[in-house]
Amino acid sequence: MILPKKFYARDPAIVAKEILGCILVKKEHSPLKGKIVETEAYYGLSDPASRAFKGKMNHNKWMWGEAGTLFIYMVHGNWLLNIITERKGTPSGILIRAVEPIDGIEEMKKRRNVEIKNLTSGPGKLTKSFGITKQHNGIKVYDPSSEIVVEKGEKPSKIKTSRRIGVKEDLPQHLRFYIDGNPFVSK
DNA sequence: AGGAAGATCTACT
DNA sequence: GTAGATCTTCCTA
Repeated sequence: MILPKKFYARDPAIVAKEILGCILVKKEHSPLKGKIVETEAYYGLSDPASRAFKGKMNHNKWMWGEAGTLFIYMVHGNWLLNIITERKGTPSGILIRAVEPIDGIEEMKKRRNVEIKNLTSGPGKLTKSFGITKQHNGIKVYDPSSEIVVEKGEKPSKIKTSRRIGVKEDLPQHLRFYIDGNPFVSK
């Protein structure tokens, strides 16, 4: 079952937590699947680490889109995968930081040529393994006809939180969520 | 033209 | 484990 649009139309911290354990699916010749094991929540104008913080610009305009829209951008030579949350006109979203490969592992290995454990254990790694680039910007992940969708998964046994990774200036609250003990969570 | 950005890889102490 | 080079766009000057 594909998560409905209204799943995303909530506070990003809630969405980031509840999407853990769900399945990221990219439809290809043989579909690529990965369980989401690590996410971060990003707010818009009030969040110094957010891409939307400095106002609407060409590269981040997708953050102002509808809930359930993909927002992809490049940093340090890596594509990072975000899903927009809340409603149109309110920039916020979640960053998918790591997934656990389930299907299409051979295809992923062809692209990355590394051990399974290094295939998707980081935001830039998983986009490479899945072959995701900015051409996928704006895809609706709740639409069954989309190339990329998110399916409902099992509720993870243990969820932990921490501060976000790599950001220069973080908010005081914990906005990173991950499945405790999963080997694909990044360090 | 220059620099910065939600990172990653490699090579070391 | 940490340190440094390098990764690719897009913004600012």
